[in-house]
Formats: sequence, structure tokens, C-alpha cells
Amino acid sequence: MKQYLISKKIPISDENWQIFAGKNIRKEYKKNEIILKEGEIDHYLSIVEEGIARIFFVKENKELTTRFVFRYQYVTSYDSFLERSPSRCTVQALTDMVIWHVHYDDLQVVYKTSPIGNLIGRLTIENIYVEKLKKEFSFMSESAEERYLNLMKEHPELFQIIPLKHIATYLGITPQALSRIRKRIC
Amino acid sequence: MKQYLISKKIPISDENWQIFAGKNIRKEYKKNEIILKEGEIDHYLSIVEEGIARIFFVKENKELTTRFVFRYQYVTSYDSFLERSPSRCTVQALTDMVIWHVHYDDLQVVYKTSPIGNLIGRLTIENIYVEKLKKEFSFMSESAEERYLNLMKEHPELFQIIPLKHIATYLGITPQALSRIRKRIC
DNA sequence: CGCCGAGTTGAACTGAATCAAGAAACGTGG
DNA sequence: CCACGTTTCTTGATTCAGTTCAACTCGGCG
Repeated sequence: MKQYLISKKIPISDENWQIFAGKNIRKEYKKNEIILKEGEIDHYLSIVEEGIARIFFVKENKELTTRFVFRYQYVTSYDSFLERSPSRCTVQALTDMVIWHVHYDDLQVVYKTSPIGNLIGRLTIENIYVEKLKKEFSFMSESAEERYLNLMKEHPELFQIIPLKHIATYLGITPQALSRIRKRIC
Repeated sequence: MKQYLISKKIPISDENWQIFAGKNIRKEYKKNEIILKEGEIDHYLSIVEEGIARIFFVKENKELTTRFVFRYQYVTSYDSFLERSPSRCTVQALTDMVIWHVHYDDLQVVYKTSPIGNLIGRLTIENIYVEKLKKEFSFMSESAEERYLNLMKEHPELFQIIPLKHIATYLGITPQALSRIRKRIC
């Protein structure tokens, strides 16, 4: 798994990797299971080995999806994890899942005992951040239809697996509007 | 400046801080000066000591503002800096500015010679990321009017300094729409 | 079989975009 | 310090993408 998480440019010795990886615990979730509930503090930094998750928050009884999480990505309410504050988001397994996670306290130990912690921490959040930048870019400059077509291209597997309504809110529109876009395109 | 950049929770020795700070170079910009042009690679990680900057990209001849950068924040086209790729964004000084910046190559040296580099790197990007999460949250769940009122509350100084049209595109609307919102609120 | 959630479709409505024109503010040179 | 041109802001009319509310279909499942 190491090579997926870490930028190819920066070599990490196996010993150093073990310091981090050794703290990780394997965990399984069933389809539709809740991994983290809104209001709870996220104590774990979790990486996906198998399956897809979604992260959403609730606004006026509607679930607004902010992110889908795929293989080898981190699935976390990262601000909750960092700031030790109640999560605004819920994290849910969309398929059966296998993840590896490390507890906040254990991660602090890694940070203290080896430089590898900060390196891995920095590289992973840099990744997530660049993802988020792309999403901001597309929200500011593209129409819902363009965002839909891009998502289709980048993650066609999503459409086989999950309800369209989640995709709709991820795109920032209602399920009805998505339905009409799909009809229009055909 | 140290205490502003680094989370209060994590102490950093003065020697370690110097390793990083010693690589930083002071630089001044005049109001309206371009700090980084679209298409260029951002070679510097820059922190604001004085003044305000904005980051924007161009879509169909319109400048869309993605971020305002205030004192003690990092002003960078961070994905360009990280990935050594041409920046999609332009960075412009909105007032006279003083910044401190460290060159990419020098930062790599810091990363190699001292754990402080990755720590500072991790903490700063964590900050920027949490900021971006908040913005995403507000874009998905609030109206343009709500976003305007929030910005008013958090950064009233902006409104004295910069053209409203930049604020409009930052809020994700046209200058005309902002004008109408302001009229409505009054 | 009947129920329920997901998806589609229609009609009315709304916030914001667009196009266009005029008013106010700004800054630069004479 | 004023005059002029440019930029910024406002206002109006029209259009459009997407919302809301409501009704209906379809497929899976107890």
C-alpha cells in the first residue's frame, strides 16, 4: 500500500514505513454502515483498501454529499480529526469496505518518534488539498452539466454502484435537476 | 512571526525555527502588482507580513477570485508550487505588501536537514485545507446573500480596500447580482 | 401482494446571468 | 487643481438554470 500513499518522488525506507504502518489497524464495514456520525469526533485517520465511501452533511433535512472516497484515499472528517471537534459530516460506506486506520493518539506518537509521521502527514494532506482545489475550480467555472460529464469520465464506476441522488447533491444540484440533465444528454 | 504560523499546541525550538526562517527572503510589492502570473510555475512559498492579496483565475474573460490572503497567511498557488506545474491562477497584490518567501529548492533542503520542515509544512497546509473546507461548506449550503453577510462580518476591512467586483466573484456571483443584494439589504 | 425508496416528469417559481445603458468615482496628465 | 477618460457601480429588461412541489412509474423486498 505504501507506494500508493506516498509521492513517487520521495523515497521512504521500509523501517520508517513500518513505524507508521505498524500503528494502523484493519477494519471492515458493511454496505451502508455508518463509519462516522455527525457530531462525533473523528479519532481515526483512515485509508481505504477496498470499497467506496461518501462524506455528507445534512442541511434542512437534505443530505449534501461533499466527497466520494475511493481506493487508497483517506476517508476522514479531516477538520474534526485535526481540531478534535465534533464532525459536521457523516461518513458512510457505499459498498462493503476494508480500511486501515490509525488512532489520533497513536499518530501523535509517530509524529514525536519519527520524522516519517510529519512527512506522511504532509504528503497525504497535500494530496487531499489539491483534490479540493480542483473541485473548487470546477464549481466556480463549470455548469452542473459539465461537472456531471467530468464525473462520468473520471469515475464511471460510481454510476453502477450508488443512487443517483447522491451524485446529484455531490454535483450541487437536486436529483430532479440531474434527471433532466441526463435526459437532455442521453 | 513564528507564533502566528504554527499551531499553539506544538512547541518549536528557536533553533529549529531559525533553520526554516533563515531561508526566507523579504520582498515588497506595490498595490496592483502581479506576484505570480497564470502559466508560470510558483517557485516560492510566501507568507504575508503586511497587506492583502487576491488569487484568481480567468474564465471566459472574467476574473474569478478564489481567495483573499491576509496577514500571516500563505499566499501561493499551492498546487503549482507542489506539483511544479504551471499555475492556473494569478496572484495580485491588492495593497502595498510585504511578504517573506522561501524558494522551493531551499525548502527541499529544509525538509532533508531537519524534521522542522515537514512539521511546518504539515501544519500550514492543514490550516489552508481547513479554510478551504469551510468555504466548500458555505458554497454548498448557503445562499450568495448569506455568504456576503458572513464575509462582511469576518473581513469588514476588505470592503474599504478593494473593488466590489472582486468580492462578487469570490462569492460566486456577478457584480450586478452583488449590487442587487446590497440594495436589498441596505 | 402491497409497500417503499429511487427515479422521472410536469408546472410554476426564483435567484442569478446576461445584455445594455447610465451614473459615480478614480486617477492621470496637462 | 481641473478635465478627461477609464473603471466601477448601479439599474432595468430579458433569459435561463435550477428549485420546489406534486404526481406518477418502476423495481426490489418483506
